[in-house]
Amino acid sequence: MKQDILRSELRKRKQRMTAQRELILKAFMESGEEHMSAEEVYRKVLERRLRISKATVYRTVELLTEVGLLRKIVFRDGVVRYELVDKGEHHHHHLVCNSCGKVIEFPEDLLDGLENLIEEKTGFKITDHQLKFYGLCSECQKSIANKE
Amino acid sequence: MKQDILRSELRKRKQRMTAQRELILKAFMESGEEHMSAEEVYRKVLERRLRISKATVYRTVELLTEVGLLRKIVFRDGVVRYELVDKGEHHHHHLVCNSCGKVIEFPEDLLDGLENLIEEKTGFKITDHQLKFYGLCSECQKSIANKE
DNA sequence: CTATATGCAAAAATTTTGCCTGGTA
DNA sequence: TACCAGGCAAAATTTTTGCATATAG
Repeated sequence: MKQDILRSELRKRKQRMTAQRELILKAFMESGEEHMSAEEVYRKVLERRLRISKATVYRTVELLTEVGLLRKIVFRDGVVRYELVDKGEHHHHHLVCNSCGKVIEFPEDLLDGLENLIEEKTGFKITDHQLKFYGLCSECQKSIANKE
Repeated sequence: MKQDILRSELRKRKQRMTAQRELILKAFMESGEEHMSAEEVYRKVLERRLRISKATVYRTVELLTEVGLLRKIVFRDGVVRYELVDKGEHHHHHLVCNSCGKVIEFPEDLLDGLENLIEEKTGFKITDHQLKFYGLCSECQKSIANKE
């Protein structure tokens, strides 16, 4: 249960569980969206007619990231977004459509061996990676084809 | 010559070659920095005591990206940066240090075959990819080791 | 000459911060 | 009840836009 993870992580840091923190965590768990910016989280919470301040959202997504429940991802629009980290789940990659901006997930981790190779060559200690593919989704390819 | 590429691309679009555009392109070619944000480009140009407005920098890096001379990259700090696209040059990947923020290049493209696989499975038409590794550079590993 | 680009400043958008009040442990 | 967190609003940043002027072609 993620709430419990949060609660115990907070205890370690002498921080407190609050309604807002739980709310924001739930927003990620229950959302259809895979990735949300602070602004999007804020709106999501408001939709449930719950009062919360934007500053709290900014502070909380950052906290959840430190604690390891969220992962920060940034696409080329420069907007900082967050996604749930599901521990044990297979790594996935993102396919981003340059035309409509849609992001889909591609579940396959092909980089496990590669990390070791890079560590040997560079002395870097790798803890994480992010792989994004940019191109045109099949719908946008079609609509472009139709125009011609 | 990149200036010539720019000039001819601009001609195609009925746009004009200007001192500012050439200046900004040169800033990338002559800079030691691999990646620069609009703000960094702006400062770079000022250092050469040349007057240019920030708005022009923002507009120009975007233009150079459309034209294919720059590529947009965004690390987890959310700052939009640009790097020169060297056509024909081998793709490289970024190793980002979580501690000092340093970015180093890792020249090796291991994803050529992978793109085809993904296109088949998803119907996406992939035009580009970005792979970033996050971790600790060797210097930061040492300084952490010394503290303990 | 004419249309495109620039500069400047204002506006907009995004994110951070300080400070007082409220609520958790 | 002590201290952490939240709300609110101001401030700081970052980016975009409108418009008058300059300039490339």
